[in-house]
Amino acid sequence: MPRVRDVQLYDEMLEAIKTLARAQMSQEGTSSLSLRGIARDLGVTAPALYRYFPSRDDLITALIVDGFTALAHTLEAADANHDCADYRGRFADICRAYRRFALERSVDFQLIYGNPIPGYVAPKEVTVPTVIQVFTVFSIVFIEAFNAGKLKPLPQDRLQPTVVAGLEQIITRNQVPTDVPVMYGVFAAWTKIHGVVMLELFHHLEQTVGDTALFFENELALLIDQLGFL
Amino acid sequence: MPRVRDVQLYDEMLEAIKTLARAQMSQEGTSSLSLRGIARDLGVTAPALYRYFPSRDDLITALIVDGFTALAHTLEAADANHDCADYRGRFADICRAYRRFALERSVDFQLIYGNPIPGYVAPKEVTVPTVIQVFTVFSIVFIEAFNAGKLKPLPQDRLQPTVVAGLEQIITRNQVPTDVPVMYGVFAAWTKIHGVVMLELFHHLEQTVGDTALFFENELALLIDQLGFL
DNA sequence: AATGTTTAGTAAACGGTGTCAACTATTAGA
DNA sequence: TCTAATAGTTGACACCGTTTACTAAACATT
Repeated sequence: MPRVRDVQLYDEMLEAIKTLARAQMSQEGTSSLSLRGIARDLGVTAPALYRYFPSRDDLITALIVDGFTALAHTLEAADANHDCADYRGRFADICRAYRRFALERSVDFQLIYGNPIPGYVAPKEVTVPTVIQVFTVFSIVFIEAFNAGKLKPLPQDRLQPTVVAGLEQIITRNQVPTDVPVMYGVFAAWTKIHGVVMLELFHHLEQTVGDTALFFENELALLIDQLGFL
Repeated sequence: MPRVRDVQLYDEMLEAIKTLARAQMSQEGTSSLSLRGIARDLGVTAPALYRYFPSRDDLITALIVDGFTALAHTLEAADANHDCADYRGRFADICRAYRRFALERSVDFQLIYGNPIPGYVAPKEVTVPTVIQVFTVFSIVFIEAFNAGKLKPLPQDRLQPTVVAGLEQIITRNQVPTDVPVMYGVFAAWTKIHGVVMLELFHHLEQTVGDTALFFENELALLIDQLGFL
């Protein structure tokens, strides 16, 4: 964070670098990120970038944080443009948004949920809050549905005591106003959707299941029933 | 594939290179693979490796193929050391083996199911057969359970027609001796397990769910019921 | 035993990379 | 106008995958 003459210009440069970085990653993969290449596209030499990002890894961190918030916003938007009382519809659209984000902005998605980047460890104090943000969107629709009597979650006695304890910790730590069974539903849903999306994203499904989009819809419809959405 | 004086020595060198490559990947990530580094560890210069692998990508392909077969063997072993008629137990142990493989041999698992390596495209004619191999292990226990009347799969009318068509294609193409609903169960199971494992592997669960191992067991137990194993 | 051929490896080089230190314009303020 | 900070450059270092040309050792044949 060097002293800056014009904040706006500085921010524009910051964005320009990140945009070019994303473009480069989407062509060549998340871990082939060339500072010299970015600099070249910007008509500038490589060391100039060090004024904006102390190192290649700091640039990556910025991209990850951006990715998380973008995903959170996307999910929120999907949730918002729906009738509040239509919990099945809201949940379905959040899941669809999750999938679309993964496929359309696969660079961001891979940065968030894919292989860790070699030699790079995300600073937890930066990323954890954003993880929560994504997670929260999922939770809200579950909680609201339950409170409205539109969600019949799995009874708590079907959960392992340690898992119950873990879920209780989340609830108290993040002050989520709900019970363990509802919280569990969030994870059951997330893990399922994530599995389908991950396999589709890396093309492990298309050679087996035919139409992956319809397969997703199929899984989603069944999942909604299993989760106890009424 | 150059002419070789001593086949055994050649194969030993091949294995040594791959072993060092895996070691390097497990320390630095799957995409930071340095031929020069491997050569250094072997007390040899970098171009010498080109006698064994035409390029860096061919080395990666070899590692991926190894990973697939290792995973398949692991799952087969897990299936084998169990009573044949205990279908719930067999399926559970296969899933546990899948998870353990992901966690213990995470390099191989990431090579198979993780982000593609920048600039590298896996030759399909090499990898697809091995994909089938892994998939087959999952299928067998489903088919045998169904034939023994120990599996009540989802009725076919709950599946989208296009998904049914896709599953029928797999069945005929790979000559799997079973019906669509059974085949569907395999995918429902795989996607779920894969999601949980993927999230645990990259540490997205441990900060939320407490004990990830027990969470897995929990999900597994519920899944087995949902799939219709009797 | 001497010769020619194949094998296994080396040395040098090319163009690429992230990063650092030192230096130079340009700009802003006193 | 002079000073100080900013925004960049140049040049270097050590690394990378890969290619080309070359060498030393081992083998087979005469």
